[in-house]
Amino acid sequence: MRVYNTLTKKVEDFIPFEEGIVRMYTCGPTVYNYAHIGNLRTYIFEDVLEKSLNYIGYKVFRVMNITDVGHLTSDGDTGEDKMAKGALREGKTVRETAKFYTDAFFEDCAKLNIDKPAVVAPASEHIDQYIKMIKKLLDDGYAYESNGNIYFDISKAKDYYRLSGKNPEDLIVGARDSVEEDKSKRNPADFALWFTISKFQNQEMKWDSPWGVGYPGWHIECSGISAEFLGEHLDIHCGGVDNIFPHHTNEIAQSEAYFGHKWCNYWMHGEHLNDAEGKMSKSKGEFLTVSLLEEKGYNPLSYRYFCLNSHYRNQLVFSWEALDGAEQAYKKLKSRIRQLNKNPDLNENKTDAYQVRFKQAIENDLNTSSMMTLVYDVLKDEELSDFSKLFLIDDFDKVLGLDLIDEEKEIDEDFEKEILSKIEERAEAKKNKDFQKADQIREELLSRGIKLNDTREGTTYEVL
RNA sequence: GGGUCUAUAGCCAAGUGGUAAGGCAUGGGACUGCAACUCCCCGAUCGUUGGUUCAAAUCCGACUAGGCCCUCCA
Repeated sequence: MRVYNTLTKKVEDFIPFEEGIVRMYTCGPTVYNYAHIGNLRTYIFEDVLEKSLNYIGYKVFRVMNITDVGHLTSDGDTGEDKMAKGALREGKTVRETAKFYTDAFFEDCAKLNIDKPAVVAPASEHIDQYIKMIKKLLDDGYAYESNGNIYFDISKAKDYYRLSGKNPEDLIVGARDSVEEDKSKRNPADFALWFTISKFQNQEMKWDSPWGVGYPGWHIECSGISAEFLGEHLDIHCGGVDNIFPHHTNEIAQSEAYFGHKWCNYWMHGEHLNDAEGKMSKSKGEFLTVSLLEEKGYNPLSYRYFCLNSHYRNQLVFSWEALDGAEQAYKKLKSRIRQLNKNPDLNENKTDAYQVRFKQAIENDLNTSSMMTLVYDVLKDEELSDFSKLFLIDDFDKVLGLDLIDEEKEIDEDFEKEILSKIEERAEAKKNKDFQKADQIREELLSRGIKLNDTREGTTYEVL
């Protein structure tokens, strides 16, 4: 397996810390609003990655956090708490808000065939772990207390800007105007590990700590949860590219300071979904959610298909035209597969060769586009029996997650008889040039989920 | 301003030095009462420009355009 590693900026061989096992951490959502389809693109990527690793024989332990506390709109003194803001907007408590949007997130994931990771950890349920880590960081001189808050001293971190590839001097020169500096920090870039209530008197989620009642900073959540469930060596850490700096940069600083050695070897980042104006965000343009796609009549899996046709490291531009194309292509693909004959007749030599090619696509930095091409190649291959095709497509779909093969639709015998007699009735009508009646029968069956196909060999039907 | 990535047919997009995958759409054709389905056929020399090489979409440089990051963000 070869993957692009943000840490080295190169595609390199993937070698997990422990043979055959992958410890994988994926940053989860901040549950203050619905996820938009751009957010979900990253989760689709991570899902395909996990399924791919399973496919090529790894045992994957995957953990995802749910950020329900501590994520501010800015690290400066003017930063607001996203969760508190969301709760206020909805007239709910923070906990209710978190619960609501966590559920909504996983409902969206389910519609997109994104599996739930083995461990899903709400940030607010692991406070003891953060406190334990912060204590050690203070003892070891990596952190300090100032103005009631605990900060991480980035000057103590080894090669702090390694992941982001940034140059410290450049950062100061060009720093965005809107950034508010907290005067109590030693370095402007120091980040908070623990806030006391000095920051938000009304903070709803707060806990007792050695430094006063308060709540954890955003970055320590991921370091803490990862350490708790995956130990001191992490193989793959994923997230969206926007998290490279500062979030992942800070995670590395904290975790490596805490463990005293290198922590995670591979960092994989999903690129953004853009629209014609650029990056998709919750604050501008259309707020595209899975529910919205459904309301407009799209199958959410068409969006997954759309994502799979591009590479996770390329920005993908969303347009309704592009989604229409994906929806159309996805429907046609399913229809072709539906018409394959299920009689057992497996050509093992041929199928092995295709499986090898599929693995190669995975091992080439997760080339999902090539995987999709293989599906079409299989369908076109005249030397493969229909059964072999179904076998392969079913196999590939373990990674693709597109529900390419429908469950065998159960229709009872009476209905089947009725369909057949209707088809006959229609054939008779057609013979008598009573096309109105023929069309009426076609319409009626369609409305009951039966689609008629007139072929050279006669009329067949599909159960939709 | 600094950093970084990208630029392939109408649209999405693969391609990691040997002479352009795949899909959608469009057009033509077969089939059809019509439609759908299915099948067949048709399209690009790879942003511009230099260079390296026997050979470049693929490597290097310049230019142009655009995205993203620079402490909210998947």
